Amino acid sequence: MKINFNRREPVYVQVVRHFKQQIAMNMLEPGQEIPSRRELAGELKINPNTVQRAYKEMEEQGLIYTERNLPSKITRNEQVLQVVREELIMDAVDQFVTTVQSVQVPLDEIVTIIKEKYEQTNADKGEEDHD
Amino acid sequence: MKINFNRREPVYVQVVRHFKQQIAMNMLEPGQEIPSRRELAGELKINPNTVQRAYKEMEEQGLIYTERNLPSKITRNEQVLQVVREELIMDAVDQFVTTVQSVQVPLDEIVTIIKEKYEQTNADKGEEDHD
DNA sequence: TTTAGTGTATTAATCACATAATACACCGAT
DNA sequence: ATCGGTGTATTATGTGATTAATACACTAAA
Repeated sequence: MKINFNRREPVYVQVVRHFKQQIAMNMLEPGQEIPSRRELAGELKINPNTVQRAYKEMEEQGLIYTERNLPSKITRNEQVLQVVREELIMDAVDQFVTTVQSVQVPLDEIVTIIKEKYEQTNADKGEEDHD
Repeated sequence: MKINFNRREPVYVQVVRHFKQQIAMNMLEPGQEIPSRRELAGELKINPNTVQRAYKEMEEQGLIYTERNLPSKITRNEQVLQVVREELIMDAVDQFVTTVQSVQVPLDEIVTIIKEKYEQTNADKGEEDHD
């Protein structure tokens, strides 16, 4: 577990987003146990209370659940998991479309730019995988 | 002049972005005078220093220039203006592509979603313009 | 010269966030 | 029963960014 923190956003927000991305990538399965507050705080070199803040938000959103005093787990509610994925996408789309519309770029140009960027960065990722 | 502020980002950042968007939309012409610090602060109901902070950033980026103690004006450097437009687009693309790639959405789906959203919101804008 | 509106600079206050230090309840394992 | 690790809650403190308050310098115009 490793997160590249930026200093613009609150740390707990970035932690939440990281978990959402992990979920959307299917790197975290339903029911899977996640690190305890103290453990993750140790890994990320942040305060346990900051992790608690992040986990609390995730719990309020139904992303994780906690039984007794055991480490929390990823929700088994498939719909919630699906929504996480969809929201990530739709939020990105919303913001993106808002921006490009304000600049009045033709849709064709946009698609072209995205395709280039998409394939370019995908190629980069592919090279990293060479062994 | 009106800006819908969110409370997540610093106000001065949002002011800068607003001007960049205005520039990208060609709503502000090269050499055009912009409101004085105090005037804009009055309009937006924010502190003059906050506007100053925003203007200072814009001046450092070459977006505006100030002669003596007269209200600042939009730069006449066409290249700078072009860069503003391009950066707005590329930043949006970068963030967007990063997100959708992390969620591993096929490119085709992305394009479809964007087209829908783009046309949908364009339709909305058109309806607002009816008089 | 005076005035009113500029930009600019300095300092103070505010605020959100992160951290820190504790404390408590709970429960499985020993 | 004890111990160690959980989650949870409370309070205090520190800190950096942001915003606010104020003062200053300048200049066009009256």
